[in-house]
Amino acid sequence: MVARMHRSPCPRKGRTGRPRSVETDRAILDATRAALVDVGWGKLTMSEVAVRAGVAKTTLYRRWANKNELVVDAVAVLFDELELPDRGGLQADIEGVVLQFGALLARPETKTALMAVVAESTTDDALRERIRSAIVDRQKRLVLLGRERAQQRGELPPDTPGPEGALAASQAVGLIFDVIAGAIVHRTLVSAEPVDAAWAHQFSTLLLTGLGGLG
Amino acid sequence: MVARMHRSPCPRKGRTGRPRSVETDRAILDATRAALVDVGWGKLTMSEVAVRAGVAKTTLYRRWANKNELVVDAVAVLFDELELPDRGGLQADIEGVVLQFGALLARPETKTALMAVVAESTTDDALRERIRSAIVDRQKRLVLLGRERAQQRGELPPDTPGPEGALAASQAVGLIFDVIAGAIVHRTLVSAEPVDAAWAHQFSTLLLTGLGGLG
DNA sequence: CGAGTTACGCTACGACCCGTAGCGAAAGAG
DNA sequence: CTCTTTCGCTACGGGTCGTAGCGTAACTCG
Repeated sequence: MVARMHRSPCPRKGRTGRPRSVETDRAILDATRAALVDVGWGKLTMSEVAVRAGVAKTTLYRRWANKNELVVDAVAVLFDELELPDRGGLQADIEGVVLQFGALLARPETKTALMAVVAESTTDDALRERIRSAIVDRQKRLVLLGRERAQQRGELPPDTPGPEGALAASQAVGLIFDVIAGAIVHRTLVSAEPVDAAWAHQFSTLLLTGLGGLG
Repeated sequence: MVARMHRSPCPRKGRTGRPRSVETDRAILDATRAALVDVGWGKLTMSEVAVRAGVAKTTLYRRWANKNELVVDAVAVLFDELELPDRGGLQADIEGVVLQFGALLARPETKTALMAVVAESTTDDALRERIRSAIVDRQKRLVLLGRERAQQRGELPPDTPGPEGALAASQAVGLIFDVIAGAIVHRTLVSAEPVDAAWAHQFSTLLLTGLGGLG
């Protein structure tokens, strides 16, 4: 069992032969997203992606070992556009990032692919790690940034100094991340209702004031 | 295009011939869950389920049109065990249901199947409706019940009378449901960390007091 | 420029799964 | 007993999988 040679992001530096075409890379990932929109995850096939991208099926397998990894990479780039503009207050910042993430999840290619690869990752540790580094970490930094800003504004208490304070802060960030991302995903995919401004406001109010504040 | 004949839950009353074996039904659903644990969603095949259940493949297709619908039914029964014991206070009630739902999602057959069928439901409206009636509604009633109890205890403000109050209450229940279920799902499947008593307590504290209460 | 190395397209392949059809036998309803 | 439906079995065409082999294209290095 030799380690795999392929894997798109790392064409292995110091090569000497013909380099891989980045244009081909892009064409494949674009075709993957387009196919996801049209046929969904279950009926997506490597053959169809190859045809849509105008590429030989063997070229696909030289870069990605299977459908899961290909789709993770195809969807991961969509998460690069997430940002946290400073809107001047914690609640406004939360609503902003909620709306951004909601809009991202509303796109059919994201919606249909994200849960599918997450489901596969429950029986594939390598895939889970790939998802974590390619997707999850890109979101988590937004929580960290928003929390720091709120602490500087005095809207949230500062971290307790020392190692136990750092642990508590880390746990808090993990909790907040799961709550925000989880709620948006659940509303979009399970409840199948939109993440609009009204919902974002209601949700951020719940986060800031607790259940009693909902009226 | 004649309407399908199969579909397990409705063998169509008033029949005259040989009835379907409920024992066969149970064997198939059991085999489906067992196979999910072993091979996961992606590599689960109808053929393997048939072999495990000791049943002909054609018998499977007489009852379920495809893998998605079979798995939904196989997993749905697991949600019947969810309850909301009265622990005397809102926070304790929340922690109880969070731990129950967390334990349910920790089971590998639930974990690997739930997200997969949700992903498929994004391109299959019939499947989404099946999931809603078979799984989602079973959880939502817990939120309704817990909210009523808390209002009777005076822990939450009562509903505003009139139609606009009912609308607000309905929205609040939907929001709370998405937040609780979403957070648990996200922590279990994406963050891949356990839903234990400590987390349940931290989470319920966040829900009751807001972000500032986390310390 | 030439030699070496790698990527690419193409074809073909065995293996597997899909979903259906057709048959005879089994099991209940009336 | 008769009618009806289920069930197991076999067989089938169609599709996808992932790989191998080959000739060619593209780039690097000496």
